[in-house]
Amino acid sequence: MNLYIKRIKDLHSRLDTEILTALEEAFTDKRFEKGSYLLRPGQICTSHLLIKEGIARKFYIHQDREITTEIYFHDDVAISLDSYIMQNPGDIYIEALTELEVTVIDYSRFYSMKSKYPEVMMLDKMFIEYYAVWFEQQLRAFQTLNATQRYLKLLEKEPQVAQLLPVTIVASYLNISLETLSRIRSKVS
Amino acid sequence: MNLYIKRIKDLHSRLDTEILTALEEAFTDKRFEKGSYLLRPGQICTSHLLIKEGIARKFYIHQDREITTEIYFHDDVAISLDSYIMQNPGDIYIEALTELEVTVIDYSRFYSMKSKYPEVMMLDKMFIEYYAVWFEQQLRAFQTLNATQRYLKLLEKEPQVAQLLPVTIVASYLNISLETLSRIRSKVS
DNA sequence: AGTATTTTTTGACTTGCGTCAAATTTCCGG
DNA sequence: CCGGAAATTTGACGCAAGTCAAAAAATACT
Repeated sequence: MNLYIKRIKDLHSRLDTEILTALEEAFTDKRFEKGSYLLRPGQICTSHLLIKEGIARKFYIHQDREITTEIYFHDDVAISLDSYIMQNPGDIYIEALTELEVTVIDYSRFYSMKSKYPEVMMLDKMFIEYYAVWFEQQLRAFQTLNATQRYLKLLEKEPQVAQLLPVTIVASYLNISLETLSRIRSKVS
Repeated sequence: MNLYIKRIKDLHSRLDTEILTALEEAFTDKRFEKGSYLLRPGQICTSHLLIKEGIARKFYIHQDREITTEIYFHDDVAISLDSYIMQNPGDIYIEALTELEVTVIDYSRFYSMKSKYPEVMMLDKMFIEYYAVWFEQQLRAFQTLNATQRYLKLLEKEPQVAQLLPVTIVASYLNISLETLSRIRSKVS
């Protein structure tokens, strides 16, 4: 777990009980079948989706090719950021890769929580800060690393992804062809 | 100007005078010579740098190669996000490409403003939201577009960059070699 | 203006990775 | 435990874009 996530969790754990119980009320638990979609293109993203158990991914389609942008495990938050922020229809899929248990944090309820409690606003802001920094790092990875280096980095930083998911998805996450990923794998190991 | 920036400006213009004057106090104007650095690797980013006049860029060095990540014009905000957020030393340069006039928004003063006025916190949050969405779009551009397409997109979205800056910098912004950019230019026009 | 220096263009060659196609392995239902 | 589908690997080949090098053009310097 990285330093910044730790800060968010610290802040969260120091919220007083009144806020915590109020927050819980904006939460709904939900289950998804393996292979089902939590979000599809054309839909407006009206919630944060906190993964309780299982694996999910976010992807978009470009010229008939799926490009996976994020892979979610326990405690990750799935969201289509621009759709959520602007409350406009998005163009991404969020897919359950296994059977999934999710806590749904509703947009409007969360919004009123933020207005009422500055601490919650702070928490949300930290979440987005973290997300922005993560994007910046991803961008840098694509600018500086070749296919093999990106794969090695993935092995180091997110070993579960490389181990648990089929080549097709891992390749689309690294933005390389599955053949290339297969070749890299045989060289590396 | 995009829709989201418009929202931020709207919110800003609706702040009441008390807050506005308090905000102004956290601002300091500063000038930079062409070629000088507003931030260097190893330094902690202790402010937002609002560009009043001139052009600046952010870049980092990877294997002796400069990679430009952002180019700033009037009303843009230059910041090293992770350094600012964590108040850790960063690894990026912010360079004045022309003579520059900047409004410096001090970290700690801005921080206390945010604690005091929820509206200011909101404004800051919107800034980061916008930044995160921008990063996400950049990432997608690198994942889906080839060198020529990225250049054409740049011409469309940020024509000043392509027109005003030397090939070296434009190429490092598009993350291609200057030779390739030169070839693209001769083909396109 | 004339030379030096930087910037941009052009050319020849190399290479990482994509595509298409076929072979092989893994997975699974009956 | 076997046959068929899906996933993965392997091979042959092409191309976008990088590198190195030199020419040409633009800019700066005295």
